[in-house]
Amino acid sequence: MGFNYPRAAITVDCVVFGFDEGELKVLLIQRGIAPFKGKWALPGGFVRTDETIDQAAGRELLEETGLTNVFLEQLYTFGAVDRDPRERVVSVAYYALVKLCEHPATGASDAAWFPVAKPPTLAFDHAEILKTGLSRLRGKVRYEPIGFELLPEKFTLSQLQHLYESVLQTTLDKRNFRKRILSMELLVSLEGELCSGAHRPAQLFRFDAEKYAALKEAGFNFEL
Amino acid sequence: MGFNYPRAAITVDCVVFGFDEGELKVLLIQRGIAPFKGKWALPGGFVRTDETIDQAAGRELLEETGLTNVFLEQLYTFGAVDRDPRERVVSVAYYALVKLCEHPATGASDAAWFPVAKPPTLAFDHAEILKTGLSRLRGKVRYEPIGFELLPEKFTLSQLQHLYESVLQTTLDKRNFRKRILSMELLVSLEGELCSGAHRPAQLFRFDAEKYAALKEAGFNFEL
DNA sequence: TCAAAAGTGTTCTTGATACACCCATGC
DNA sequence: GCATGGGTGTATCAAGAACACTTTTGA
Repeated sequence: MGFNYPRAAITVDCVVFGFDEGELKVLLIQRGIAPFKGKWALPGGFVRTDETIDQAAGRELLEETGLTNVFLEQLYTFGAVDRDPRERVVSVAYYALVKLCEHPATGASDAAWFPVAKPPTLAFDHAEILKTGLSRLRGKVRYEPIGFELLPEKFTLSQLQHLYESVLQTTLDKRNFRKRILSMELLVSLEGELCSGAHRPAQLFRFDAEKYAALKEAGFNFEL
Repeated sequence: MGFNYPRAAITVDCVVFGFDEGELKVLLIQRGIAPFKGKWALPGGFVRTDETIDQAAGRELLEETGLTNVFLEQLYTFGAVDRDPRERVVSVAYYALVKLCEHPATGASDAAWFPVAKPPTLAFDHAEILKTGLSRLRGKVRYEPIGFELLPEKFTLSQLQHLYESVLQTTLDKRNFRKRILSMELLVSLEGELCSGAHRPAQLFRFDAEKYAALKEAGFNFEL
C-alpha cells in the first residue's frame, strides 16, 4: 500500500530556557528568510526521513545554536491547518534547559536570549509554543528535579531559591526553602566557597543525580 | 519556497480508556488489513491536510469506534524511523476517557475492550503508546478531576474509590478517601439512591464541573 | 439470619508555615 | 563601619494516616 495523497511537512521547534541574572530567559533566532523574515523565532527545522524526531530536535538545536548535551524533552505537537502560511506544516515542539553560564555564547550571531516575561513578537505560532513550554516548565519543576539543569554544576542555595522564585513567580521563605531542599538529601555540600562577589561567601552545592535516580527507583518523589 | 523532499506521513492513534467491573480497560480494534493483519491495534488513521490533528483524532475515534463527545487530549508524538514497516510514519497519540457504561456498544464489530493490565499483543509500537497513555493517566488523575470522565454521570463514592484504586494500583482507606473528596465540595449529593444490587443502597453523587471551573480560576487545585 | 457493601469520628503523627537575628565579607 | 547577602531554630497549626463498628438491604 502506497500513500499517495498530499502530506504535511514535519518540523521540530525548540523552546530553549536559560537562567541568568535572576531571570528566566528563552533563546530565539532571528529569521533570515521569508516568511516572517527578520522576525524572531524558536530554533527548529524540518525532520528528515532517516532520523527520529528526537534526533531532529537535537540536530536542529546543535545546528542553530551550537548547544549539545542539554536536557531536551518533547513538549507538544502543534497541528493547526494554517500555522505556516506556505503550506501545511505540523510541528513537534521540544523544550530544552541549558546551563546558561556554561554556554554563554549563543553560537550563531543571529541568536539572542530574551526574558520569557517579555519576548519580542514571534513568527508563526511560536508565541503559543513558548507559552506551552513555560507552563510545562512551571508544572514539572515542582515534582522533578529539572531546575538543576538551569544552574551551573556548582551553585548556592540562594541561586537555587531565586531560580524557583523566578520560574514559579512567587517568593519563598529562605529558611523553609533550605530546610525542605536539604531534607531530601540530594544536594552535596562542597567544601569550597564562592561568589567572592561583594559579600559573605556562600556554600556551594552539587545535585547528586545518581542518588536521585536510586531514590526514585525506590519510590521516592521529588517535590517542590 | 516549495519543500521537495520525501515526507513522512502523519497519523493519529487514540488510547481509549474505560472503566468497568472495577477494572481499567482499553478499546482496541482488530486490523483487517496488512501490515499486522489480524493483530489488535489502537484506533487511529491518517491526518488529512485540511484538518487539525485534534480534529483528525476526533474523527478517527468517531469513525472507528462510534465515540464522540468524550474527553480527548494529546498524549505524545511517536517518531521512530521504523515504527511502521511500510514507510516513515509519525504518529501523534491521543488518549480518551469514556463513560463505558453509557457507551456499552463498541460501535464496530471488530472493536473490543481489554483490561489494560493484560492487553493482547499489539501492532506497530502501540504497546509503547498504551504504556505512555497509562502513565499519563496515572499522573494526571491525581491532580485533575479527570477520573469522573470514566464514571457515569451519577456514581457512588465506592465506585469513585474503586476507580482510583484501579488506576493508581493501590488501596485507599474508605473513611479518609470520603473525607478528602467530600472536603473539596465538588460533589453534589443526589437524594436518590442506587444499585438496588444485592445490598444496602448507596448515595449517588454528581461531579460539579462548573464549580470546579470557578474554583480553579480562583487558584484552587484538585489533588488526589 | 446471614452475607455484603454502606456509612461514620477520633486520635496521633507528621509536615507546612510563620517568623527575626547574627555573621562574614568588600567597599 | 556599613551595606549586602549568607546562614540558622522554634513554636504553632493543619492536614494526612491509622483504625473498628453499626446499618441497611436482598437473598
